[in-house]
Amino acid sequence: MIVKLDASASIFYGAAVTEKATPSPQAIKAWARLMRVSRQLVESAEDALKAGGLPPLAWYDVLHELAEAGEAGLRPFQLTERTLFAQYNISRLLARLEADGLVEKLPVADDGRGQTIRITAKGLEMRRRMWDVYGRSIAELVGVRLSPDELNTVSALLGRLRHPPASD
Amino acid sequence: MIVKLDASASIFYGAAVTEKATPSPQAIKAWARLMRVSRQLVESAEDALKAGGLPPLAWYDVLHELAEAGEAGLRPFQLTERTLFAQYNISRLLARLEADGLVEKLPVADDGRGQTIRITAKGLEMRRRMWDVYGRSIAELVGVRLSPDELNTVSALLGRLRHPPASD
DNA sequence: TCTATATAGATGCATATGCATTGATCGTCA
DNA sequence: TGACGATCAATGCATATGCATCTATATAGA
Repeated sequence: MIVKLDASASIFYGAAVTEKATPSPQAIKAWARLMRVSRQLVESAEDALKAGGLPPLAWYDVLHELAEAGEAGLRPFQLTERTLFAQYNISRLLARLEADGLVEKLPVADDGRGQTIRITAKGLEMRRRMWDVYGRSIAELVGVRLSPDELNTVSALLGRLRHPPASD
Repeated sequence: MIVKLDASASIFYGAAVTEKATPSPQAIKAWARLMRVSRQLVESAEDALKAGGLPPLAWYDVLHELAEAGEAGLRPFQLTERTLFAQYNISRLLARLEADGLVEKLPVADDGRGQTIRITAKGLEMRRRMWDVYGRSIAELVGVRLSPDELNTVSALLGRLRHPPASD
């Protein structure tokens, strides 16, 4: 899943026919960097959480979404949209969060299939504790290494790799 | 494991004391983009491989390293260093690769504990077929969306987030 | 040489994930 | 209204991963 791609295959780049859509050396390098760096960063952040006796990053993502949603809560399918987790992963993650008392599942009035997930006080507290550690990781791993301008550049360029592209 | 971080907590950034190491809004945004985009890209590439009836990206990484190493092969612990996979993951991945005839395990003369992993002809062929698909994904997902200069900028900035930092 | 410690790699067990499918309800359309 | 396809969420089963530990060999030190 990582790095060191096929730079060799690109000797002829810029030459005539590229029927196999071989990526440019620049594209390969950027891809490789992106893969490796993102993995390293995730790993570092996960390690920090683990060292603090806290749950994995996935929990933070969900708790954060739910915290933003407030009292109204969110439906599970909305969480899958916002987080990129698969439906069954959200389903099971919510089961764990509920078991830990961090969220509660409420029936939803106008749709008998669904439920609304709402974060509990305990969940908010957990999110806060996770952010203390997670935020520190972000500051150390990213905030300290690049200037604000450079960070904006990274955001803008990565935004264009998104689906759908984002320019802000 | 993804996105939409705590932008709110950063209202006071730039103000006096930041004892909790709260990251800047720019850092948070860049981090969020990095997390989300890298996941999307990996997912797209994995999907493409799957659609082609090919093994996951992790296999490619290992096969690529072994292809570069050539006849001499590599020791498993060298693969763990180069790929960032955990030791037990390499151990099991190699078992699968061997079962598929893509690599072979050779005893190593001067260390009775170890083995040398060498890629087979079948393994080289598999790597090539995977690259056809993987390379195409890179071209489409990254190569087409940013200019060569922009790709270089991304590589350079991400390089500074690496451990250890890389400047090239 | 004998013992202790370190390193290479594999593995048992618990947990997590992917995939396919299910049960339940909803919305639409005849 | 009744039937049918779509959507929401959960789950059985197979596979993958994390963690701790194990075996075997190597290395260092008394």
